[in-house]
Amino acid sequence: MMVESASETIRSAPSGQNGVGSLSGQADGGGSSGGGGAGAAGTAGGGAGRDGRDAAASADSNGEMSPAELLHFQQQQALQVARQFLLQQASGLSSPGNNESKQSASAVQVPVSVAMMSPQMLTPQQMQQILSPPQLQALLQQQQALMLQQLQEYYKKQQEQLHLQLLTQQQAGKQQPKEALGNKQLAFQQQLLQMQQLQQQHLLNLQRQGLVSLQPNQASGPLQTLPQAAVCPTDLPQLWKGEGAPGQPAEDSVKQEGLDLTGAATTATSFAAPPKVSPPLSHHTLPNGQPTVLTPRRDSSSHEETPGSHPLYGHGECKWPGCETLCEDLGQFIKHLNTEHALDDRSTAQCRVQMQVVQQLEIQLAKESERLQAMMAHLHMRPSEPKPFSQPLNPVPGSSSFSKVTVSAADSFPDGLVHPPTSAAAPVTPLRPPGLGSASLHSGGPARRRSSDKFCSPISSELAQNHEFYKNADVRPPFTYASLIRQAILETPDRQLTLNEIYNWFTRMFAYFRRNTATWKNAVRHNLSLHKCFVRVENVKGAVWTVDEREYQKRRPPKMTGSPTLVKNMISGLSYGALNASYQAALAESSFPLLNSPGMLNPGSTSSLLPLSHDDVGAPVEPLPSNGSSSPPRLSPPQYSHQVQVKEEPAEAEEDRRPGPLLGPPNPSTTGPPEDRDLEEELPGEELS
DNA sequence: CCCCTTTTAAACATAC
DNA sequence: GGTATGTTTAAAAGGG
Repeated sequence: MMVESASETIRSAPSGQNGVGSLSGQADGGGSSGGGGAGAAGTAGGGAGRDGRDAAASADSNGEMSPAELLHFQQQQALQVARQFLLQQASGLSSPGNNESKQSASAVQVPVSVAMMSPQMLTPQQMQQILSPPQLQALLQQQQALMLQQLQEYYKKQQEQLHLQLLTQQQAGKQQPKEALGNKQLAFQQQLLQMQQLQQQHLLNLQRQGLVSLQPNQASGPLQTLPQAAVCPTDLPQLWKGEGAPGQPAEDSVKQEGLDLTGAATTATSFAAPPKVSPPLSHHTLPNGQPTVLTPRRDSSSHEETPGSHPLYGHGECKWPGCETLCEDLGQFIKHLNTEHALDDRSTAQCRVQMQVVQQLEIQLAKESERLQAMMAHLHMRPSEPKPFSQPLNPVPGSSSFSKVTVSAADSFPDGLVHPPTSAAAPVTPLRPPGLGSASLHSGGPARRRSSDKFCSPISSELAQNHEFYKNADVRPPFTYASLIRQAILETPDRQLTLNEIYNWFTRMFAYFRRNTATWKNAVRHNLSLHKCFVRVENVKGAVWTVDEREYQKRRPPKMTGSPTLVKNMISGLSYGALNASYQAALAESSFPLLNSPGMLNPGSTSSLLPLSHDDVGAPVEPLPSNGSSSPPRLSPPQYSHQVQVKEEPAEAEEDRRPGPLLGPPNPSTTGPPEDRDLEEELPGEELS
């Protein structure tokens, strides 16, 4: 123990070792930290439940709520979010003033438009773990649509009010000079107009968020621009807070009739027509622009009790979109289902949304498949190759599949009926979009799943492929912190980042990391300190982190030689690995280096696309550090990762440099173009075929 | 069952 | 004193 810490301190020169003694002492006292005491202390303490433990805790609290309260709470959540949106929207259009004052640490300024993009916040964490990225995305879309609907309701009411006022004014105006009347009318109309604009804006935003666009990010997009796309992590958590905190809701909801869907729901029983989509409000088609005409009604079949399980019930909680209510057993769940997801406006709407989601997914799938096909064709890929991840569902892309999609969508609801749980659950299964390799998620556990690393599956590839997805979807990326950090660092020209910059990268690249900041930031720091592969370099103005590629590779597990599953992964991975190449190439253009596995495999290809300094490029490729020093190639080997150009790095660098033995593959990362790299990475698989 | 890796939480140190 | 940044421990969970 002592020894180890000693060796560790080598790296952390300045700070010196802290009170080891005190820590151990604390350990003694701690005993079972798990539940009680621990929670109180930390910075993270209060907020919404996230993982297992917290969830369990909240479960308790939930258990004490009456059904009515639960219902209320749930509604509250929706309202809160919707309200927040409106707020943001308003502030975005008028004055960037208000917002939360609680701006957290990282001072990231972000365009309002971007800041507004995260309705996904509602997405239940659980679902993330259960569903695959595409499915999750679908869900997210669903949430968005839901919110959209709520907003519509709200807007509608607002408009009605305005009209009302207008009327009153008109009547009152009879006694007033015409001019005045005219003015007022004008004002109202303007207000109205504004209202509509607001709404349209919002819709646009929603669409922009990915409901519609998932294009591969048109090549051009210099890194510099990326940061701008960053999403402000600051106000988002706020949303969550508001949502998660059952503290203040009650009174709010009372005021919120505007958004209160349940209010309308009471009358739902009688309505058989599709939920009026508030005609006055620019009739916007749903995200995908599909003119859906679906009649809700009679989805009472919603709960067909299955003996032991229910498609909407899992992991002890209700999986109804947007609802995470915990239910101890199926019985309770059924009850819950009946009370909270009964036939009403909201449920109906949600069902329709779900349908949209499915449709959208299918369309998306078709598109992606098509693209894949084209890409493969372009790359002259032999069809014989490990079949391009044959989709269980729609194997072939092309227009035909597209039409098929529509058909299938129609099929699902021939009569316009909605079969909520079942229909939703059934079709989902096999869906898996091209980009998402098997590496994605099939986990199940709370937060334990790290694929990429394991299978060598290039994080950059998957990241590249699902870049947009992760950026917008509140989904936990299937990569370890270490690999993510590394990726972040390698993506920069200098291959060095400050802690804060790493944070920013995380928030920029993953919607998921726009919340729970305390948690993951801690994890990031922890990882930086823990792994030898991350080297801290003291810079003139602070410190930056770099990657010691050799270390990183070193620590990679022996890997897959036997496991059939792994092999399988490889194969499937391979198929799109090549594709990734092109994809990455495209991304690379947008200064998206995505370096991954450094030269290890291919000392040959050296064509850095990075503006690396010569010393970097020049460095010989020495795959393995081996015992190091086989031949101190040249000066400047050490860091090949850091210091690569830790410009203006004071003498201190020497210290770091010390890893004398570490001289290795100089800048492996800079060698070959992404394409090569990827292919290489997938190499093993290729051999298989 | 043991070992290893990750993730999370938390305590503590330091610098600003 | 508060925050940001680093280091360490420790426990839990998943996988081999």
